Amino acid sequence: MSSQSTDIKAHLAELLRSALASVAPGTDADIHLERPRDATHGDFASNLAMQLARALKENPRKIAERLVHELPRSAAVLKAEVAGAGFINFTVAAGAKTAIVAAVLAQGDDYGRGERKPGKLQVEFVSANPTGPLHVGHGRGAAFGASLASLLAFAGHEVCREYYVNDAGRQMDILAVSTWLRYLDSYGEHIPFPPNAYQGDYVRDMAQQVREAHGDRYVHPAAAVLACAPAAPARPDEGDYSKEEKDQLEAHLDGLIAAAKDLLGEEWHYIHQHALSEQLADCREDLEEYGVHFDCWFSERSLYDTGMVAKAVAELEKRGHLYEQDGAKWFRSTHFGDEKDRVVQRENGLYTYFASDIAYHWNKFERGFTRIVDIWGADHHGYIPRVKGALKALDLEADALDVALVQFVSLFRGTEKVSMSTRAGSYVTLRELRREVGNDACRFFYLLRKQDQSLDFDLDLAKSQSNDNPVYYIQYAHARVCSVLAQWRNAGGDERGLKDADLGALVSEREQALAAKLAAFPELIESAARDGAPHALAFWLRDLAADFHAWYNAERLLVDDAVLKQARLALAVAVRQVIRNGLRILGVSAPESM
RNA sequence: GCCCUUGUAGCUCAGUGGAUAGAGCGACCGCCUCCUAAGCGGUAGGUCACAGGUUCGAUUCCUGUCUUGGGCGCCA
Repeated sequence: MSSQSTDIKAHLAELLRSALASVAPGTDADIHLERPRDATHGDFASNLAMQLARALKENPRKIAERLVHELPRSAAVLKAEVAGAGFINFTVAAGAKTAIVAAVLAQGDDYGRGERKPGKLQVEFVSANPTGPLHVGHGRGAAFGASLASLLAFAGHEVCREYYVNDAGRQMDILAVSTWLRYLDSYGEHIPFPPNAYQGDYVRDMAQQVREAHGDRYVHPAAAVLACAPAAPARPDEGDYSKEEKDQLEAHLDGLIAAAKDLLGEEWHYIHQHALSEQLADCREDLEEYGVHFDCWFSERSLYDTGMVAKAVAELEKRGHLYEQDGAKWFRSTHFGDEKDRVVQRENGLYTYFASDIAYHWNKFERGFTRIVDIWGADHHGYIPRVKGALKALDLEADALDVALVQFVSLFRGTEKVSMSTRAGSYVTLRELRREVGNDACRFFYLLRKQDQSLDFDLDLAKSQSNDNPVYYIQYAHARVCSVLAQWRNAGGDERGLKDADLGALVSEREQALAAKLAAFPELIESAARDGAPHALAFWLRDLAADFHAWYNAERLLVDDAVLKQARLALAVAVRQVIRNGLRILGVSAPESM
């Protein structure tokens, strides 16, 4: 295909550049061409004359007229006229517009794919603590992250999808001790279950598994366990605790963990590991079912095991960015724009989560990633300056790190807000949600809201209106094309012949508009990838489906006129292809029938 | 208090330094003897929170006020 016939936009820019050289030699300007919303403004519009008005000290309309006068002739341009305050509106020849259909058919699954871009990019997302089932908040991060990664890959980047497994911290200890307490309870060694331990039934399931596999091997008397831990507050289960009581609860839980480690010795690791691998496996299976795949599951613990955390702290110290106060080691992050300094090593000698995160990000650079996208919950936004600060302190390219914040999902059942607490186990899991509304509707629903805006997810609505979810509107367009093609094939039609269709037969306004829409797909991919905005693709696909449905209702595809039929089917197949390419990025299926 | 975020149609939300600001839902009126009506066409509905500023041009950028939500631990 000739680039002149399919890349109309670049062609027009060339024409304008040439005219500019005649009208104002030596003047430099960015040539912008946009697709006007209003069809009466032509197919493309340029504001070049307005941009030049200031430099040339002349009326924009006058400049526009001279530019139009100097435009080289082109078969692709039907009309170039001055409008409004000084726009130059181009109307493109029909043939130049519909040529895109052949290009779509030729490129198939690759239509819209961007040119290979240099560098290695990592997208890290979900990274939920493996302490229980994923919930609807994680579902949003997963839908956004997976779509963003696919979008970036389709736009031409080399992308690695990574899940950071927080297998080293206190939360994991709490999960392990929760499991152990349930296990002890099943042997009659009853210890009041702390309200700040993990409450979910899956903890009992794991306890049962341990029991089945190893019997009473890990049993210790309840009295011995409690003897090691500071007492819990007097009222174990009654609503709002005061600050002091909360502190008391945490101290009690830490005491139980210490007791477990002490009494179990090496066997503590078995409980810990069992809980970890169970939850991680569950999480992985959940995400795979959801269509969310990771290339790398990176262990936080490995950063400790390889000495990377100690090395990172030592390096910061060597560079003079640490100081000691109150027995702890502090990173002077205020030197790098943070609002206060941060502890990297506590008074008790343990590293903070921040310390391992510094090591983790250092490691990302060591692995050769030239751009790193972290997708975090919005509550971590205050965390960005300190991580970037640490990177700067280590002389790493802090600007190579982009953090995309995913805002909270508030769950509603009707007008009633569903309270969510991970530890209390009172939350709706991603699995339940997927089962209720389906994977496709679920993933698409999440993408209908920009990720940095909070989202109200009404379960009743999602369920009752699942058939009204816009995803079906798009899938329906796809299925409709498939259905027509099936009938045509039954009548002896052959899809392979469509690439030779005479596209000149596509003369109606709707057909021209559809072709123009298809031509804009690569630009949309490019801009959505640049902006990190998969939702833009979701909205665009809905628009494309709308254009298709309108056309489908206005014109019959399987007409008697063989030439026209071929051309229309070719256009329909091109639409189907673009819908397919778009939905694949969003992780949504493109069904042949509905 | 400081930092971030939000305000656009009755509701839920897109969008843009440019021309007459859009969609879905809801409301109302129409369209299947015809390729899938999970669809289409039409009507009604707006001071783009408010006030200044920058600009040829501001709903978009800047400042202030009001407003929505979040964050400010030797938690992770």
